[in-house]
Amino acid sequence: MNIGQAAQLSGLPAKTIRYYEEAGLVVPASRGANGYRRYSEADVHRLRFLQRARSLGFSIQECRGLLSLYEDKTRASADVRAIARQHLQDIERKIEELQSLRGVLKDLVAKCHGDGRPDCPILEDLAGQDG
Amino acid sequence: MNIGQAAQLSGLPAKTIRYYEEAGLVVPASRGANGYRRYSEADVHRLRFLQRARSLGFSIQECRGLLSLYEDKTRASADVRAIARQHLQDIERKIEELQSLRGVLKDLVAKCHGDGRPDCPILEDLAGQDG
DNA sequence: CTTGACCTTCCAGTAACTGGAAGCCTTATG
DNA sequence: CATAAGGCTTCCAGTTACTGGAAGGTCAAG
Repeated sequence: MNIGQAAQLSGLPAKTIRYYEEAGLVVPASRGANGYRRYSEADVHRLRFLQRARSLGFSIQECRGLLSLYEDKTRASADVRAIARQHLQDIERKIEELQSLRGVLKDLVAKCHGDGRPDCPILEDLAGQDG
Repeated sequence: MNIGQAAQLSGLPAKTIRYYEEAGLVVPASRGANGYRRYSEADVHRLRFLQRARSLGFSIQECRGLLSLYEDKTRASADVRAIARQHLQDIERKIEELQSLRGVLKDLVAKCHGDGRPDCPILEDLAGQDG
């Protein structure tokens, strides 16, 4: 099938599929006489795999690792789990950072009277504190 | 003072200060005969303001807005508050997304036995589900 | 006079796409 | 047969907010 149909079936834009090819993730085995990429069912599976993994926030690097484990029928599930756990840790760290930011911002927004007067605790804080 | 001292006082790397200048955020009023940038105390205040605002996750665009409000002595605190509240909303949305991701990943990691065997619920999920 | 720290500019790279231009291929329609 | 629409190709540029590095000018100390 052509790239358009692969895009529909995988849920990825054609542009992104070409980008993944450039990144070496999913390279169609052949091209038609007209130069069009030809995708197999297996390619579409890989694309869907990528779509799902990306939507879970795995980076392209991580996807590369997961995809090669996915293709490797002698893999150890521990390897996959290690990648997922590392990713989970990253996410948890990010959540904590954002929660701390939210706390500071909430305080500032609450303190600011937010009317037409020029004095503003938010700007005062930005001007005066260390980050 | 030169860029090095401005960097120390503001807590920003010199590279970043030059970048902010290119972005039009803090442009030193003059240069020395040798071409060196000359920073005033007020410039350093602005740089510290930026350092703090960036550390709170405001984008460069948002910083541009906050900085001009900071310089504008007739500003309305409501304007500042609007930017901060929008930013707060963005952060809260991000936190929710990440929490949902965390939930899915935690499930997957828990389901995976994580040993030498090749069967792995994480890969099965990535292969089989829609995002 | 040379060494080292500091400054300058410019170029390239990061992550993961996205948009657009220029141009070929295919198919349907008048 | 011309043409218009839609899909495909490649390549280039832009996004965010820097960061690293090269090549070279400047300044203070020994």
